[in-house]
Amino acid sequence: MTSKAKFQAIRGTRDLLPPDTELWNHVEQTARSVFATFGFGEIRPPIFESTDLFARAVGGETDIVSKEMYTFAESPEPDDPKAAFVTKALSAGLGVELDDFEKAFGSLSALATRHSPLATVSLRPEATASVCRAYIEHNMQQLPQPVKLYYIGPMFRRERPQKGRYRQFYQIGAEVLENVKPDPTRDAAKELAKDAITDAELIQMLMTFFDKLKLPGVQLEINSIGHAADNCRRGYVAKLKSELEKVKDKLGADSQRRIETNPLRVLDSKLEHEQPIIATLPKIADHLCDDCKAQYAAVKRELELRGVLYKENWRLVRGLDYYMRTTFEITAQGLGSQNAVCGGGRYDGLVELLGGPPTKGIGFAIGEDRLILSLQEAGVSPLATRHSPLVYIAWMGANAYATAVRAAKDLRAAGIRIELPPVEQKFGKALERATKLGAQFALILGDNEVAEGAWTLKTLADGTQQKLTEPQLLDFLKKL
RNA sequence: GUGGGAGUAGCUCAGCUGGUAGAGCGUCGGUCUGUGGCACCGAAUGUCGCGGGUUCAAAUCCCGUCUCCCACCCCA
Repeated sequence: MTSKAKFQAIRGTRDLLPPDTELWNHVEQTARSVFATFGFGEIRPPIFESTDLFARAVGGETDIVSKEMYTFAESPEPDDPKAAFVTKALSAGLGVELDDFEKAFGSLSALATRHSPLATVSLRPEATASVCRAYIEHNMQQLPQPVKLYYIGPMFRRERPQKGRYRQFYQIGAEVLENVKPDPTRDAAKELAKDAITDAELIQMLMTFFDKLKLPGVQLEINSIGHAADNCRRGYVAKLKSELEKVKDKLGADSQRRIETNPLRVLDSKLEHEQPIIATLPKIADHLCDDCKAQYAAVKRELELRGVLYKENWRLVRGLDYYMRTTFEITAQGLGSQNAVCGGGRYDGLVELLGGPPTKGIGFAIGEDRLILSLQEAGVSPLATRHSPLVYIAWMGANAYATAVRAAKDLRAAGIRIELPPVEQKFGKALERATKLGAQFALILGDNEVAEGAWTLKTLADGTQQKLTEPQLLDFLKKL
């Protein structure tokens, strides 16, 4: 199969083919309909954005930004006279004199500040940053708050592929963004309660979605990671770090490194021998500030009210910088070591960080590839035949052919899936092909049928046949 | 970036200790020119991932390289 110069999909990318694409569409349609029942509208942001947007939103120190993004410089606009000038001069074998250039287009330093030639763009590694950018750009704080948006589409990260991990992968995500109006009479306790309801609703929506898909072995884990303040997460991280220093020599190399780079992630370690050590570490729940504590308690209460089953996991931390307070993760079966199908959390302040108004936010991202994988492992592969024809037209003879063409046109106009073979086939051959293609019926059109004005419809499953006029046939098929 | 496994027909794979390739499934054709699913018969497709080495002789042994898979890191 492998001759040398064949093109192949580049590492970490793949073709999604029928019948799998039927399942993909089913998943996406289910998401759309469930999300709509919760009042979410679809947003389709661009697939690439300014590199700086992701650096600021996701965090410049995260792996995603520091080493996994596909980043490239924008080449000059095709009709850019400056680029044309330089290209023409170079191809004529001339050097470009700075004086000539500046005489034509103005000083280089002025051009540089105007066009920022160093700006680069990146393929999106996630979509929350884009949604926040769009919220700001389109002044969505003017809309009735909160603004509820979902997206479906490909993301790009340059990682080593493995089971459930690809360089181009698909996410289904949703965000709830709410402008915070300055209001001196604001009741802080009420605000926290409201946020908790927003969180619980979002999670409920997720669980409804997974439920509809009949995804087996779904488990929701939640946690609160507080907010960035000395009396909250910052204080906890400092304490955690000092505790970790004490047991440093018992930890593996990765965990030792993380003590410096991201102490919270040590809690996430999968190493067997580190588990008893981790169990003795201080828990963040004991170090949350009063507000964060109250909010976390309220989220749990609201989930219970909605009948959403959850498991608390004090070791659940999120990798992206912008998360705070409520965080959650959903795992499923059959995924190998990448068993998280969904991750999310609250990110108040992110919109402001990107230059927008004070805004609260919470969202999630579902790994669609993993979701599909889990469904397939569980044997859930419905509607694998949606693209196969309902009726295969077996025709023989020139007169029958003309009739077949007309029948195909009329039946398709009624939305019926028709396969019209381009060559004349013996009826035996035609029925064989019809069966192979997964058709349910064969419409037999030969000289007899044309002469009688009544067509033969054969049910392939049981071999029965009936004679029908064209209107009768249309009527019969539409009623299926 | 690090570690492990694997690359032979469209797919799944066999090919032992070296003698220039096979099976099943699938595809196509025929038995079967007005009736398929079954059965039987037949056909096509491989520079055995690529490059080099050892040898009279390499899919097989050695070296290199590429790709895929799994795991670590990280994340969906």
